[in-house]
Amino acid sequence: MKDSRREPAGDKLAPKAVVNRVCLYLRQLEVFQRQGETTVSSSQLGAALGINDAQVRKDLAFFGQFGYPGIGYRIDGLIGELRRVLGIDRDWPIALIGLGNLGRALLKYKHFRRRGFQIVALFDNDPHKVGHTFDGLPVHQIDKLAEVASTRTINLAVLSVPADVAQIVADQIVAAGIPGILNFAPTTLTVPPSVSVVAVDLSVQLEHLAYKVLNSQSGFPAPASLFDEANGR
Amino acid sequence: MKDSRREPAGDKLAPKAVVNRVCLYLRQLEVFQRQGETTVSSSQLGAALGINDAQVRKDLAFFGQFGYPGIGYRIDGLIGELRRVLGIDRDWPIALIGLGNLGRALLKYKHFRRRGFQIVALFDNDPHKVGHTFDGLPVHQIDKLAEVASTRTINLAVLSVPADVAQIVADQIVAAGIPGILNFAPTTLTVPPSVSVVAVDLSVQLEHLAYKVLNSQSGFPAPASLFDEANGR
DNA sequence: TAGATTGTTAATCGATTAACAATC
DNA sequence: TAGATTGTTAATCGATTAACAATC
Repeated sequence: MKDSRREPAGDKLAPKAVVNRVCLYLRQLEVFQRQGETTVSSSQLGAALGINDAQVRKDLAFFGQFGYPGIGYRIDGLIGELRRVLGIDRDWPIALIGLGNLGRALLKYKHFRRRGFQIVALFDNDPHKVGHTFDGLPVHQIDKLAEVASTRTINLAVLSVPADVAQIVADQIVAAGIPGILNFAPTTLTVPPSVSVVAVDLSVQLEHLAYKVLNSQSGFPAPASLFDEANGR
Repeated sequence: MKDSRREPAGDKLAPKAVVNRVCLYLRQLEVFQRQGETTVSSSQLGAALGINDAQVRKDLAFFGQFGYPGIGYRIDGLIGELRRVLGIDRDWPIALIGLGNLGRALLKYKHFRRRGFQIVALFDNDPHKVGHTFDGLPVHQIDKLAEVASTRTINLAVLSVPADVAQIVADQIVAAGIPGILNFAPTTLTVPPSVSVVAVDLSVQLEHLAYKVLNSQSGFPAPASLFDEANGR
């Protein structure tokens, strides 16, 4: 038996913001664990991430009673609980679709493997790539998705194809019965409600950063003329 | 003179969620533009992105009056306005720090260039890389950041180094006077308030996707035994 | 015990959606 | 004009923070 601490009554889906913060808590808890700590308080955990302590407690309480009044949270135990609630206490076999520069970098990205995410099949439509192997894995034509997915379990698809074919490939992913897509293509995908999508648009992130830099109260650009010159003003 | 439409009175910083959606509006407007459309309504724009039409109007109204009652928004004009408010109506010279698999993929990522983001200097501490060139750019030792940044304008840093050195390198970025960091290292950076940071943790995105798949109402996993077997239950 | 810290309620704050007069 | 659509106000909804009794 695991633990006598109570689980939450309802099974309501956690808000997006809560899930994202819980992923950060897990990341930070593993840092504390490596440092040899055994317990941590909500205020310590929050301070390391720039998050209010009440927010930390509320986020964690969404998934269960993991803390001990007067003591805090036992790090080993909390890591196990968060892995479980996030669903990364198991292996996630992944299809990587699109072996351009970004796709090949994701194939070698070590942090995925450490989290239980394992790329087990590669797909691309470039005839120079189909049939070859990357990191020991053969590259299949994308229209073989359903076929390959029927011979072995594939739970997630990482999509790093050009934007103009992303929807077509997404349709093939859906047809292959894969229930989750991590979309790096800079386009909005239309999928049935049974399929989950998380979108990562790297240009949007950089645009957001540019906005923040330009509108920070620090008065950027420092020499106000720098940008104006570039625009011929 | 640009346009007679009014600008907003206050200069309050737009909320994070608004900026992210505005980046998506811009992306979608460019799709409509390529399709030869000249005007678009808030409901058309929202429908393409899965966003409520009132939300679209409110987001855009945050930055000014760009629409025409009864007509909608003129696509060319709105694209220009949004580029201006986001600050991507100019060039953003970027330093790329960390030339591992992800860094090299980002160097070749074409969407950055199309948005005015231009990688102009490379940094890495691997002695096998320093002095060599990638895409025609020489690789500098990271401690040369301030020196290089003093010889040419660098407004943003893309940080793709291992997590255990990310804070040290961030300190060097700050010391070099670069006011914005796009952080791909899976760690929280501590920087002065004058420096803006946008964090992209690819593992967190995959974790979020796993959570959504596991908790979608569609009753995943389809054969409930698949994951249980893997856990020996 | 006294001090620390949780889980949770109440208060605050902010974001989303609905509704509609103004306007093309 | 009649129909369409904006910008904006008011209403709703949700998320964050403060406060504190319960508890170790």
